[in-house]
Amino acid sequence: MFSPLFQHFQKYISLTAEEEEIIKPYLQISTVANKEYILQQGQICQANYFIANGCIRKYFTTDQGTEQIIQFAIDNWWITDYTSMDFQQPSLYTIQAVEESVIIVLKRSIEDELFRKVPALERYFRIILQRAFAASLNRIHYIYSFSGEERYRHFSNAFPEFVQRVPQYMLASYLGFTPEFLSKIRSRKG
Amino acid sequence: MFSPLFQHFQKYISLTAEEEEIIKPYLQISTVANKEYILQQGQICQANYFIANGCIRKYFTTDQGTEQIIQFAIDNWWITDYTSMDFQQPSLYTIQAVEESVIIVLKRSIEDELFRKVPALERYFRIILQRAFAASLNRIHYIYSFSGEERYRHFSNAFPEFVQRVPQYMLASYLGFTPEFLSKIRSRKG
DNA sequence: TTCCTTTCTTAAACAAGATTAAGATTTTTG
DNA sequence: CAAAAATCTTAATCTTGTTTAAGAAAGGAA
Repeated sequence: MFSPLFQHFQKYISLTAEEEEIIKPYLQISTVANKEYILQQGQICQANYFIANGCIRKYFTTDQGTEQIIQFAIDNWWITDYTSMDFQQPSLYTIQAVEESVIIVLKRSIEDELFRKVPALERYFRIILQRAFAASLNRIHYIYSFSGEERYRHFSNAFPEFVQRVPQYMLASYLGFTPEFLSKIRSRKG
Repeated sequence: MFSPLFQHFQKYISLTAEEEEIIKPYLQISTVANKEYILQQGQICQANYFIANGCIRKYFTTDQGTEQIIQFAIDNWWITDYTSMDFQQPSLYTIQAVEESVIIVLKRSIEDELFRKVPALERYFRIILQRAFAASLNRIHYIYSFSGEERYRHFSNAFPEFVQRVPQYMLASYLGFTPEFLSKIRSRKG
C-alpha cells in the first residue's frame, strides 16, 4: 500500500525492514477525486503530501480573478506549502486534484518525532529538497531565457505524456501565458 | 572567524561546543575580490558557499550573449549549483562576487562524512532548503502575477538597501527585464 | 587631471503576448 | 438522449516591454 513511497525512499537512502515498520504508523493513505481540494487558500497547511499516483496542482488566484498554477505534482512527487507549514500561516495557495489520485499524508505535527526515530528520513528530505530547489531555479532559468512559444515546445518535447494528461488551459497557466495564446501557438505548427 | 555561520546554525538547530569543534576542520574560509569568480560556466561545482559577508550573483549567458541573473546571495545565505554538484555535471552557471566578500566553503567531497559525524547538520540543511525552495516558488509567483514595473516597486520597497548595493543593470536582469526598461520605470516616478 | 571603462538614460520603431468577445467543440450529468 | 458545463479556437485591438542606437554621467586608474 505504501510501496511507491518506500521504493522512493530506497532510491536515496537505505531503510531496514524495522525502520519501515516504525514509519508506517506515521503515514496515512487517502484517495482524492478529480477536483477535490487537499488545501484551500486561507487554511494553514498541516502536512506534506506524496502522490502515489495521480496528478495534483497548486495554484493561486490573481487580483483579476484568474487561477495561476505554481506547481504540478505527479506520481512520486511531494507537494505542500512549506511557507504556510513552517510558519503556521494561512496559505496563499490552493492544492487540488486534477485527476483521481492516491496520496500518502505525512502530518507536520508528527514529523519531528518521526525524524528522531528514523534520522535517515531527514537525509532523504534534504536530498529531495535539493532536487526540488534546483528544479525550481531551473524553471526560473527557462522563464527568463525563452519565449512563451519556446517554453511550450520544450515542455511538450520533454513531457509529451503530461501534455496529454492535463487540460490545455492549465498548461498555459503553468507555462505563464493565456489559453488563447496557447491555441495560437498550436495552430502555427502540427 | 566562522562565527556568522555558527550563529546561523544555532538559529535552526542546537550544537554542542564539541560538535562545533568537529565541524571546524571541515570548513575553509576565503576572501574574494569584486568580480572574482567562484565557479565558472562549464566547471563542475564542488562546494556549497556560505556568504559570511558580501554579495554574490549566479548567472548564465543567453544565446544572445546577455547575462541573466538567477540568484543573488548576501550575508547569511548559501549559494551553489546543486544540479552540477549532485550529478557532477558541468555547470550552466557562473558564480561571481559583486563586491568584496568573505565566504565559508563546505566541500562536497567531505560533506557526507561531516553529516555522519554531526547528524544535526543534515537537519539544518533540510530546514534551510525548505526555506530556499519556498522562496524560489514565491519568486515564480511574483514573476507570474506582477508586471515588470510592479516587481521593481515591490522589490525596492522590500529591500531598499539591496537596491542601492548592486548596479541597476544587475537588478534589471534579476527582475527579468532590460536595463533600458528599468531606466524608463525609474523616470516615471521619483 | 585626463583617459578609459563602466553604468545609466532617452527615444523611436518594433514584437510578443494580453484582452475582449465571439462562437465551436467536447465532456459530463440528469 | 438532451441539456448544461467545461474546454478550445479565432481574430481584432491594445499593452508591456524589447531592440537599436545614441549620448551622458560617473568612477577608476595612470
